[in-house]
Order: sequence, then structure tokens, then C-alpha cells
Amino acid sequence: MIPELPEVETIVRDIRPRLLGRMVTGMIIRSKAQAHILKTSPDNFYQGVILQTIQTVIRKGKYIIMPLSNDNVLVIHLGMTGQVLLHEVPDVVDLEDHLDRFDKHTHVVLELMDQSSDPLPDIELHFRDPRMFGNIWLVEDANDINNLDVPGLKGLGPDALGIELDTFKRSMRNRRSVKSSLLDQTKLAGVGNIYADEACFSAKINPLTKGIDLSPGQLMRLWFAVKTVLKEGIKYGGSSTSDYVSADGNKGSYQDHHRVYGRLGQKCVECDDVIERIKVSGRSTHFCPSCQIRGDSS
DNA sequence: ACAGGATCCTGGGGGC
DNA sequence: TGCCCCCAGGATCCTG
Repeated sequence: MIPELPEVETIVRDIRPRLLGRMVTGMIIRSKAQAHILKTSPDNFYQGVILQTIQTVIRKGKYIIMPLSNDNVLVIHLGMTGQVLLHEVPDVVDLEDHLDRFDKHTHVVLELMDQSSDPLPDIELHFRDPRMFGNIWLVEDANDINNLDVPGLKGLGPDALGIELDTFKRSMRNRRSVKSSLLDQTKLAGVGNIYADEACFSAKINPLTKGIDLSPGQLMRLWFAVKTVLKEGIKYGGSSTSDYVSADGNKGSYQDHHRVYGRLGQKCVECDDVIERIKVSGRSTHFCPSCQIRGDSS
């Protein structure tokens, strides 16, 4: 689970072509969504979304952003266990009469109609989230897609896939641990716990190393490693350590390529040592004590 | 300024 | 079998 940049990117690439130009013709907002997930009133959400057309679907960091035809913008963050699932609806159905087609963790359903002259079947977008850390915002009358009034999205750092080396170096230049800085979304958008650990291993840097203690060579290795592990994650459709699935319900396979995350006690893929796990910034952190020696500025 | 902890939340696993 | 407790962590808030 744990949707990070590669998981969100996989979802966005999957749903964008399928949602483009579709109109929201109906919706269900269930009670838990009101209490936890939806960051506006159900009435407001309904009024702001109904009969609007999805202009595009983009990703910023771990956020999914959908501008609508009325200049409102739908923003989704999947939290830890959130899922966006698309289901084709074969025939016209009364949504309220078919509540059994989703479980108790599906909190919001949008019915989406294709508007072309030879229309494709209706699609339902299901927002499902067992742990309910996910959020859905509706930004009204957005005049700048790059400055949406959503907590976390304002002040989001440069996207980890595209960040320049110099910017990355500046972001790491502090007394905090490398792991902590990699997770800081205001410095670097998109990296979470899994890819932070994988990037540190790939760069042969101990996650506890302070940013200011990194050599120029280490900084460049880490910058390169972040991009590399994220691209690998996208290539394999994300990591499915427990219940992350793409919009089709397919599991990613990057977890089979993790080199440290989730491999506590297993043999390092590069030496004879064994992967250890510690807590850094409150997050479980996996590393090889031989490959990632602290203070090694080689 | 930064680390560390609590908070939100529920499914799953271990222990008894 | 079942119950209790703890753990997982993205983002935010609070404290030291």
C-alpha cells in the first residue's frame, strides 16, 4: 500500500484517458466520507461537481488533480490506503438500488458518462479507503492550477521526478537526517517511506546521515537514486505491499524488486550482511549496515 | 530550526 | 476461538 509518487503516477496514467471529457452525472457520498474524507459539505460537493466535465487528470507529488469544466478542481490524496477504482457500468442502473456492488470502505462514487456521439459505457469512479487517511477537496473557482488552496498542496516542493540537481542539493543542505529530508514534501514532492529507503540504499548512503555531511558525490548519487527508484517503481506499476492496486484493481510488482524495504533480517542483495530496521523520524527505516556506512563520504 | 511524539484510522498479526 | 494490544504510516499539529 502506501501510495507514493510511482503508485499515484500509475493510477493517473491509467485513469486519465478513460476519464477525459466525461461528465459527472451522479454520485454517492456515504456517511464516513462526510466525517473524514470529504473536505467540504456533501451539498457543496454535489453542487460543485454535478454535470461538470473532467478536463484532465494530473499528478502533483502524491496528489491527484482533476480540473472541471466550471473551473472547480477536484483534488484527491490517497493517504495510506486510499484507492481510486474505475468500474464499467454495463447498463443503466439506479445507483441507489445497487449499493451491494461495493463494500463498506467505498466512501464516494462518481458516475461518469461519456459524451461522444458513439458513447462508451458509463464508468463509476470509486474512492475506497479502509483507513480513511485519504482526503478529497473541491477547490472552487480556481484561477491558478499551480496554486490551489489545499493544505499540503500549497508549499509542495518540486516534483521528485523532475527536480534539478542544484535544487536537490539545496534541499538536503541541513542538519536533518537524509531520510527525514527525503520525506519532507515541501522540499521534494512524491517520495514516501518505501522509496526513501530504496533511494538511500541505491546511493549507498546511511539514512541517518545529516544532509550537511554529504559529499558532492553522495548528493549527486542520492539525486540520481531518487529518480531511478521512482522510475523503476513506475515501470513495475508501483509497489503492492498489502492492498495498493491500480484503478483496474491490478497489483503493482515493484515490491518484488525492493532491495531493503520490507526485507528485515534478509540477506543484502549486494553483500553478505543482513538488512536492519530502525526508526528515523518516526518511520521504520530499512538499510544494509555494510553497504550504507554512516559518514562514508566516498 | 529541528526532532520527536501524538493524532487521525482500521486491518492484521502476535500473544495469551 | 477470541480478545487485547500493538503496529503500519502521510500529513499535521504540538511540545521540548
